[in-house]
Parts: sequence; C-alpha cells; structure tokens
Amino acid sequence: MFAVSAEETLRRTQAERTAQSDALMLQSAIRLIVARGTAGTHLKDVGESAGYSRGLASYRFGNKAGLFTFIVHSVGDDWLRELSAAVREKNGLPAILAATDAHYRFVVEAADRIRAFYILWFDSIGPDTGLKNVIANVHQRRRADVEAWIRAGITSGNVRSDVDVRSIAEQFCASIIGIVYQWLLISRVEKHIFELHEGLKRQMISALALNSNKS
Amino acid sequence: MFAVSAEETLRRTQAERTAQSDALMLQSAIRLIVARGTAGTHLKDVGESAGYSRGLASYRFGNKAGLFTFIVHSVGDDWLRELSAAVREKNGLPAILAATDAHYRFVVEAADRIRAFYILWFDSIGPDTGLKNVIANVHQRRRADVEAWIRAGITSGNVRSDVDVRSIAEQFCASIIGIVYQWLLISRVEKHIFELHEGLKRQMISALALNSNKS
DNA sequence: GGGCATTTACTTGTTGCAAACAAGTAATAT
DNA sequence: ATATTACTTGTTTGCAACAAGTAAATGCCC
Repeated sequence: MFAVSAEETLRRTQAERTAQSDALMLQSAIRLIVARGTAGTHLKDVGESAGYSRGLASYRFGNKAGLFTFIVHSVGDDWLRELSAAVREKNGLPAILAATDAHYRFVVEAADRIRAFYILWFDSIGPDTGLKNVIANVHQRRRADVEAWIRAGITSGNVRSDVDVRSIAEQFCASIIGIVYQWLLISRVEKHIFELHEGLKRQMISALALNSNKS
Repeated sequence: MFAVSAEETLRRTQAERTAQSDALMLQSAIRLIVARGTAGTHLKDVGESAGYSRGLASYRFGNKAGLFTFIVHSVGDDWLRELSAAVREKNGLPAILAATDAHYRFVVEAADRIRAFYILWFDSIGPDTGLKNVIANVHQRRRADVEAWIRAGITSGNVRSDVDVRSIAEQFCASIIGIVYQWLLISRVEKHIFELHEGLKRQMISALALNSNKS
C-alpha cells in the first residue's frame, strides 16, 4: 500500500509535533502576556489560542510557573546569543558600548518577545518562584560577561587598571535594569530611551576611559 | 438607661472601625506579599489573618488591584515623606547624596513594608493595571524632585550649569530602580547594596560636581 | 515491509479553590 | 425608631491542577 496519499503528507515525528506545539504556544503566550499581563494570561487561553485544547499548556508546562520558565529560557537564550554576536571579539570599553547600543536596538525593535521577557523578568521578583532562580542566573551570567569585558580591556590596555571591576559591572547591569523598567512603564519610547542609553555610555566612559581625572 | 457598662468601653465610631480594619488588613497583606508573593496573596487570607471574615478584603478593596493600589498609596506616601525629611532644605549635590544615603537606610532596614512596596512596584509593569498609573505618578514625582534639586543646585552654584538636568535625573532614578531590583533578587544585602549606592553617589558627583574634567 | 505492543502526544472529565457579587446581619448615627 | 454604614455569609463563575481517556507515532518480531 503506497496509496496513503493524504495521510502521508501530514505525518510528522513526535519530536516535530512537540516542537511545533511548543513554538505555537510560546507565540500565543507571548502575545497574551503583552496584551493582558501575567495575571491575565490563563493556561487555558494559551492552549486554545495556539489551536490546541484547553488542557495542553497545563499538561506540557505543569503550571503557570513552568510556562513562564519556558518562555524566559527560550527568549533569554536567543537574546544572549544575539547580544554576544553584537559584541563579537571586542573587549573593554568598546565591548560595553557595543552591548549598550545592541540593547537599545533590541528595545526599540520592541518585539513582543523582548517585552514579554522583561515583564516576566520583573514579575519574578516575589519569593521563591522557581523562575526567580532562572532569572537570577541569567542576571549573573550577564554581569559575569561585563566583568570579563572590563578585565580583558584592562589587560589589553584600553581600560584603566585601578577600577573596581565587580562594582562597575554591577552598576552597569543595574542601570540597564532601570532603563528597561522605564521603557516598560512609559510606552512612548524612542528619544527618551535613547537618551538613557547614551547617558549610560557616557557614564561608563567616564568610569573606565584611560584619560580620566582620577585626581 | 446608663447601665450599659461593658458595651460602653468598646464602642468606636464608624470611622475608627474602618481605620482599624484598614490598618490590620494592610499589615496582613504586607506580610502575605512578602511571604508568598502577589499571586499567592489571596483576598480571603488578607481578611482572615487580620481577624475578620473571608469577605472583608473583597468588600473593602473590590479586588486585588484595589488592595494593591491601597498598599502602594499608603506605603508610598509615608516613604516620600520620610525621604523629603531626610533631604530637608538641602539642594544640588548634597540633596542627591542625602537622598541616596536615605534610600540605602530604608532598604537595609528591610522593613517588610518597603519590600512589599517594591514587589508591587515591579509587579505593576504589565499592561493597564490601574496600579500602573499610580506607580507611574510616584515615579514622575520622584524624578521631578531630583530635577528640582539639581536646578536649585545650579542657581545656588554648587552644581555646574552645563548639565542636561532631565537626563541626569532620569539616569539617577533608573539607577535606583536597578539597585532595588538587585536587592529584591538576591536577598543577602548589606555590603553589596551599600557598594551600589556608593557607586551611584560617585557617578552623580562626577556628573554634577563643579571641578569636573569636561575636556 | 506488515501487523501488534509500547510509548508518546494530546483531549476531555472532574475536583477544588478563590474571586466577585448579592443578600443578609450587626453595629453606629440621626 | 429609622437610616446608614460596617461587616459576614451564601452563591455563582471560572481557572488551575490532575486523572483518565483517545489518537498518533515508534519499536519490534516476523
């Protein structure tokens, strides 16, 4: 029997099936989070608006925390990859300035996935949602990257050697968080957020550049 | 009939009754938010753990958003009052440094109310929870205060006159938000958060002080 | 390669619980 | 004594969570 025409075409492996339903539900969830917030995003809706049954999201992710963790992982990994592509082999101050520019670009692109990602980011602040650990890790990785850039800049001589690396890296990450917060709070973006990123760059230059007025 | 002995002692006005139940439920809600997060805080529990019925919180605040708005108003007003007391008649750089120190003190005191306040602050980031507007207003007021300090510092001559006031004020507020975020994320506070505040002060000094290396 | 057992993907049925509101009772005010 | 305000209890609705079912894909022995 090789006359199974129609059925043959829509036969997919199990891996493909889950990959597809994961992807569709991811998209749906992102749209819902951006539109209604985390509290207004119901697992039921996630499954149904992805074209499946009301129960699939529950079954796949277990609960809301599981769904949110999945989203943060998916988007966060992409994001970190794109960021390190933007920085490439740079180090020291150029790396930090490139990262800041890249961040600005991500934010003004205003892709729903970035917005949803950061909504979840801030949402996870409460106590012991497994999500909190995931995000704390992303945060640590980010800070470690910045520290590495600064240290590399010191050895290659484009950053002055008397800075407190850890402290500057934390300051940088804290500023990014603050900028993102403002972006999510007031939706009219553009110029405003641009200025915040430019200010952050100036601040990093004055903290790290060689020709500084360190008394 | 003036033999109403016992009853006479516990007679309160209606205003006193609501004031007391408001206060008790406020405390309960703060404890619950810190312990279980916003999603895990049920109106039912707020009423009951304050010594009332399961329905009172619903009745008084309407819904969860109403409760959260009430908390942000209560704590936020106290907070702004304490902050402006710490700054007093200072202006310019001294005002900003004093505000930063005061903020550090509030945070390390780690009073539950501050923690709950900021948890709600970050929680309100999603779309159009009436709470978002409340918090956007607090945020605006805060930024306006900082701008006013800087401007006053310029006229009284302790801040250099070529700074972009608005931009610096936003940078400052963004940094504060970022610091608070880190505080909520990693609970071991002390030294770490202290350093972040000190770094912010240094940054503001380099942005605003008169004897600067503006090329 | 074809048919049967196993595993994996997804759906539907059910329970429990909280939010929201309605209708009641108790306390204070006029 | 009546009206108003504070609070409680009853009821509905809707989602999350899980259990038990069906459908699709895979492994296996021939």
